Amino acid sequence: MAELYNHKVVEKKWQKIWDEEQAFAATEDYSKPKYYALVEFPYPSGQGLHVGHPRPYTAMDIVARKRRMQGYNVLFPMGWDAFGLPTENYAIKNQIHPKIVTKNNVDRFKSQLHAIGYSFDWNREVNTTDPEYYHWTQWIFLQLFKKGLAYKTEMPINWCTSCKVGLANEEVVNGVCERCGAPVIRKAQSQWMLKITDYAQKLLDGLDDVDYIERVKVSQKNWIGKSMGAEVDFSIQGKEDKLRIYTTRCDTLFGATYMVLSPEHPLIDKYKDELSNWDEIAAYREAAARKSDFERAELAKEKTGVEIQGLRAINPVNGVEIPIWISDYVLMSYGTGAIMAVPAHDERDWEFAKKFGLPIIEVVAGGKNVQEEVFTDVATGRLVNSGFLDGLEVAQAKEKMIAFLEEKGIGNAKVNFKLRDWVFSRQRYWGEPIPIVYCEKCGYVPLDESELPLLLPEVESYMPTDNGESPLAAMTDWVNTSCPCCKGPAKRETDTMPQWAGSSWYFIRYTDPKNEKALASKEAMEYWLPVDWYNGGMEHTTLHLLYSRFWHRFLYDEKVVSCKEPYQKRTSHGMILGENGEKMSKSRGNVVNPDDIVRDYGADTLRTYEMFIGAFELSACWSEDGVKGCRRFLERVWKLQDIVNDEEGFSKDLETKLHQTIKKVSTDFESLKYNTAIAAMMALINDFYKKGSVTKDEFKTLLTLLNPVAPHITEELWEMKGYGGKLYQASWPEYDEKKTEESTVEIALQINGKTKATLAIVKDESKENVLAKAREALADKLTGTVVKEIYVPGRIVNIVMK
RNA sequence: GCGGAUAUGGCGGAAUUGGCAGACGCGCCAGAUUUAGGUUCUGGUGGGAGACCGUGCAGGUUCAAGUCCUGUUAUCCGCACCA
Repeated sequence: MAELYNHKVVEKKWQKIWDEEQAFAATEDYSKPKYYALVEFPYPSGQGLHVGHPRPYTAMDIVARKRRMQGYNVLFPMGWDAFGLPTENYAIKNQIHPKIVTKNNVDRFKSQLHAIGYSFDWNREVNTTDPEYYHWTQWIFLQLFKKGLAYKTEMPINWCTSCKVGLANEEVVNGVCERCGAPVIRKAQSQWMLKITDYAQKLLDGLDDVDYIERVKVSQKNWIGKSMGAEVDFSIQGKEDKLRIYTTRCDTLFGATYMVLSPEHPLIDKYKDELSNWDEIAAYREAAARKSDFERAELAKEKTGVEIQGLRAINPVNGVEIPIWISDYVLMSYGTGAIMAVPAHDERDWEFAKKFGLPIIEVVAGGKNVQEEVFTDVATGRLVNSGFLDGLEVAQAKEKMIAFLEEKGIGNAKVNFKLRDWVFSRQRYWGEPIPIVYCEKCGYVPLDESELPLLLPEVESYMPTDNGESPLAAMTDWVNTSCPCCKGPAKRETDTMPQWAGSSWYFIRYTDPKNEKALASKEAMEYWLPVDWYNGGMEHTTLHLLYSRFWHRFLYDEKVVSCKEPYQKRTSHGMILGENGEKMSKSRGNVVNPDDIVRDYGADTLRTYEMFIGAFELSACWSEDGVKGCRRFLERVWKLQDIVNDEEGFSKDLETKLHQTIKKVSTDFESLKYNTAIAAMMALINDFYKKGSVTKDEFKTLLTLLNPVAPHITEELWEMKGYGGKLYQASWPEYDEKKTEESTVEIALQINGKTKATLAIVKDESKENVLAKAREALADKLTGTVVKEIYVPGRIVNIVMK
């Protein structure tokens, strides 16, 4: 009889052996076929690892281990995305240097990950807060700056009126500061921006060349938000100024009955003195300033707005004078910050017009009465009340209108993107210093590359200063420097970079993590990039994923990297929820610590359960009973050693099942169906037990298939059964397609689509034979006239009867 | 509001993409082993006495619908300074 399965002994033993043997180190042998599997590196938070982390890590560990068995040189790295707000806030609260907090958290994370037995190549560990690392983050920023893709501009930030600090959106709860409860306003602040909008089209086009799951592509496309429309200039009655608007429906220009400006629109300030209701406008503006863009759009259910009294616009196509309003549903950050309103054919405009009693003129016929219902269907409508456009379909009308606008010089076709430039400054301490100095004479001057890394200096306090500047601003010794250009007095930039910076290129650094001369060597990048498979959370689809594609594409244009896209394949996992179906959080008290599971059930059980819990792409609830079921499965695998006989090869009655299982597991591991792969292995061992005895090769096949999921127990059994060498170095099993097919199949016999009986047939039995047998089997039930007989080979017979 | 997703037994979830709904696991029930509990093993387990009925809801297409079409409801995630 076998000894009891002691996961503690087994797991410790193999983790030590793998470490000693450097079992999973990627080699520099660039002649071998490579495979680069990547998971999102974690933010090492103070809470330690959470059971959500192992889900994607185990999935990609399975892929990495399988690839090694298939003969690839595999790069499967891990690192730390360690700059960021929570560490800084913790440091402020507890007066501990964020560097120390980070180190402690990283140590904890690392030992936790180690205990789960991941095959990461720890030789290539990176940490974004390491000066050797952020040297190159700063270097990339300088390249962006030199190409004009980094610029400074005034942008609104969330400003706590009491703490006098800038707040992240997350720190603003219902319009008040999360810490002190004081109201938060939007305050303009000079910010570094990255011109990701210059790359909008390239980022869109690049999606055609990569293998991302569809919803990731769709999300990115919608986020970039390309629209084809037109810009049109409206003149203002009695003024030289024109009011430029952006519209996707220039065909409806004749139906524009008023205009709406964003409350921040600069024109309002310019004519401030001529507006008879300035007080009302100013009050509305102030109210709008308290809302985020998100709230403004959300509250758009009930439209608000104020008419600008004193300014009137002229519709350029028909010369009609129309009023100008301001409303917060028009955002300064999209388009031109001004719209023409066509209430008959735009939902928001229609609601607005109804509320404020503005005229609604139908210009596209085909709907019901536009006074009662908005009509937005562009496919069926035809233009009316629109002069030279009358009778045209919407698409034709758009073309004709654009030609007209361009000819008259009052407008032009214009592609617009929803994507906005990336706010790159943080008035914070715990981030990469921005390597720029400001000189009165020379303006913003980049540091020389030889000055990098620009180290983050030690400060006394991590609190932002009273005027909202970064804590670095208080360090006058550091701030005051000389201009690299004219050598005159100059000041260093005191803002730091956002956490996104370090995570935008970390996958490049893994290819050559210790390089001191470049972000990575040409050879290493050429060989390893692009990442073959990158799995990460859906929540990173529009920000991290897009930002890193942007940086990579920029580096490609700079000829630093040789592939356009950084990630060949992108998949996404679902969240792990608490036992009660809610998101795990400290406050809900439903957090499960993976350490406890590893201790009580073992890493292999944790890994198996994380993969078995449900469809990989969907969220799933944690269940300790489910964990026990997986432990039971591994115990049953362990005890199989007692029924392994001395025979070789596959026995006759298990051969088909084994080939089917090899096929199922092999393909399921490639298509995120880890749960059904494990189910297939469970079913296989059920058959093993039913038979009561298995051959050496049958057991060996099971161990190999299961190894990527449960590497410790399988490695131990491999050694105990004396298969020779180490399992992690074994070859992935192959299957024979012909041997996966059953010789006889059971088909369903239906009458009018309802199953009445089943019939066992030989696989290639002729249709005539099958139908004859079916009629015989159903003879007593075939009481009416047979109208039709359908036979789907190997599946079903359906007899349609009247 | 905008964008993305999801809905199948008591529970987590399967279903070769239009072909026997409920694989596999949990839970539960019964039995065996055990001094007992636990473990382990064996069998059963969608509902209904039944013809039959069953994949959020209402229609439709089809010989055949969880799967396709139209409409609808509920829930979850993201929304640019958390990452």
